[in-house]
Amino acid sequence: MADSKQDILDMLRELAELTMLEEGDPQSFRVRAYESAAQGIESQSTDLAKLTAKELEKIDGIGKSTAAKIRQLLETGKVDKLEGLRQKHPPAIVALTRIQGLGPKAIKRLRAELGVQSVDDLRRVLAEHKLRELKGFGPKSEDKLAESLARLDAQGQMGRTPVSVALPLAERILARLRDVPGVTHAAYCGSLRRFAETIGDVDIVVAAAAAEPVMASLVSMNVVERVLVQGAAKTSVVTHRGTQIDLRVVAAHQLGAAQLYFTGSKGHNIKLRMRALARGWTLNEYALSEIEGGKVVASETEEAIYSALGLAWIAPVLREDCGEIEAAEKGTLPKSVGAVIGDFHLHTSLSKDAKSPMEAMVAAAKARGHRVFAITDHAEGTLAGVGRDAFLEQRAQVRALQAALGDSMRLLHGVELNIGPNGELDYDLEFRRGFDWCLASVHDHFELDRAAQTRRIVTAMQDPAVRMIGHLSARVIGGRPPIDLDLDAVFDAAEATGTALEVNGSLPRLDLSVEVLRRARDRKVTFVLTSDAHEAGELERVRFAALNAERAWIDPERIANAWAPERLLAWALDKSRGTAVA
DNA sequence: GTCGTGAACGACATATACTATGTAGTATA
Repeated sequence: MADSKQDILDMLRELAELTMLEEGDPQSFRVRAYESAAQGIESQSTDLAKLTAKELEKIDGIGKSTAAKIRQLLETGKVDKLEGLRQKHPPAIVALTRIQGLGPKAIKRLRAELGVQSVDDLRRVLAEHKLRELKGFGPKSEDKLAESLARLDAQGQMGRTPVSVALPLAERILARLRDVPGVTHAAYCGSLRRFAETIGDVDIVVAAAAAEPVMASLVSMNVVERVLVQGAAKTSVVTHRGTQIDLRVVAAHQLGAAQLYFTGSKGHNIKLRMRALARGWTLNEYALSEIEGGKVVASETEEAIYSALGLAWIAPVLREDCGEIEAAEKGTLPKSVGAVIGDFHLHTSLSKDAKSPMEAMVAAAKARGHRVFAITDHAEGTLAGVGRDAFLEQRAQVRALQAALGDSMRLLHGVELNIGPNGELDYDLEFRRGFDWCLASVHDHFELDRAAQTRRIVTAMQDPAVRMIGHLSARVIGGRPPIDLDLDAVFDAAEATGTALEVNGSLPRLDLSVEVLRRARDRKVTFVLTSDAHEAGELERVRFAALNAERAWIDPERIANAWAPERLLAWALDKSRGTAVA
């Protein structure tokens, strides 16, 4: 049972890419049509394989022609149009598009005038200095392309940067730039501010009296491997790891417009600019201003610009051009998660892979304003776990700490159980029920097939002691792929048993993913945001879990630790589900 | 390629920076 949605998206994106080569124009209407068709498909959550051509045509951006292609793909696995384009533009040609500085127009000319059919051909042409003989190209073009090729070889198939790498990198650069004299503001924007799970490049906006010292400061940093472009308004560099950093410097009064532009997404920006045009204004990265005369309408803050355009301020995580502008206009934007007042997955130094003692974790939780705090060290099913005696000893410590804390914060003595390949859990039911709070997670056997993975999760959910499933997919962004699951069956079981699903805020995990959260959005499933902290400083990661939930448009009403303290505590301590199901 | 208007056809997401070459391609959100 293949994932037909992904197959269709792959087809449409390949059609767009090959059509761009075919027409030598990235802005061709046909290319845009395939892209908008892909966007239409992306927002679908029904089983597309069941739809007829007529039903497919009801989807935005899908017309007669694309509907027929989708049906052909689903029925035969092949699409004539795509096969034809593949013949004309084989993979060796498509590989040329990955080279920075080489666009569809240049590729077309290289093929026609120099017979370049592959990256190796390009290498040869560069070595023989034949490119400079073409009109519009020169020695510098040869150098640039040679450098791009070398960089492509060096970084291989690295691709996008995981947010867990990009965020610390951005923070480090910001700290440096804030020290430059004349800098009044420095912040990251782009997909990082929108909290995408992988980042194409790190975008930084700085407000400063003068741009030059800021550019110079970035270029001189140790992490920088080479400078791509350096101008008066923007500079781009590449780090040794291969992550591109784009820096934009503006005057303080232009900051809002610059942040808006640099945060994107591209589709969001285009919609805003069209909205500006409809009002006789134009929006760029410096200001929202009148077309006639150029009088500035708003520029200093994002709020002022949205407001002038008749919109409430839109949180960066929502700016993906998937209905947020329409919602802002109608006043139906999703609510922000607000204060998170509890954590239900974290480890103390009792777990062999964690660092901070319980006292430090509890003190940090109190400082954060948590009202409910579940200590959940690893059970013996994982290498980092411990046995019964250690847990009983810890329980006594938890009770003693609670007595000292009073009413300010409620401590729960919990455990993170390991889910075995057949859904088996640590210890016995009676011992598990001795805990105040049990979550259960997958830590191994990642290679089982979909049926087996689904069965083990559902089995764990049916255990009377288990209240929540931790990091459901067990993925590591940029590392381990998610385990194969029948999500609908998992959501069914979560609804039936009342088992909560964790939104894990650890940056390498972010699990549930936004994609899965969106699919779970309309189910009666309760979510819990957690830090999965392994040291006290990591408790702040619940805020990443909150960002992920907001990005998926999850209603805070569905998030247990966004509720009022009394309601949350009553829910957390309610073990009746166990007796009812057992 | 799709879509809306009127039944075949035109319209179809914005605005800017940098670079190398000498006007336009490529890149960015």
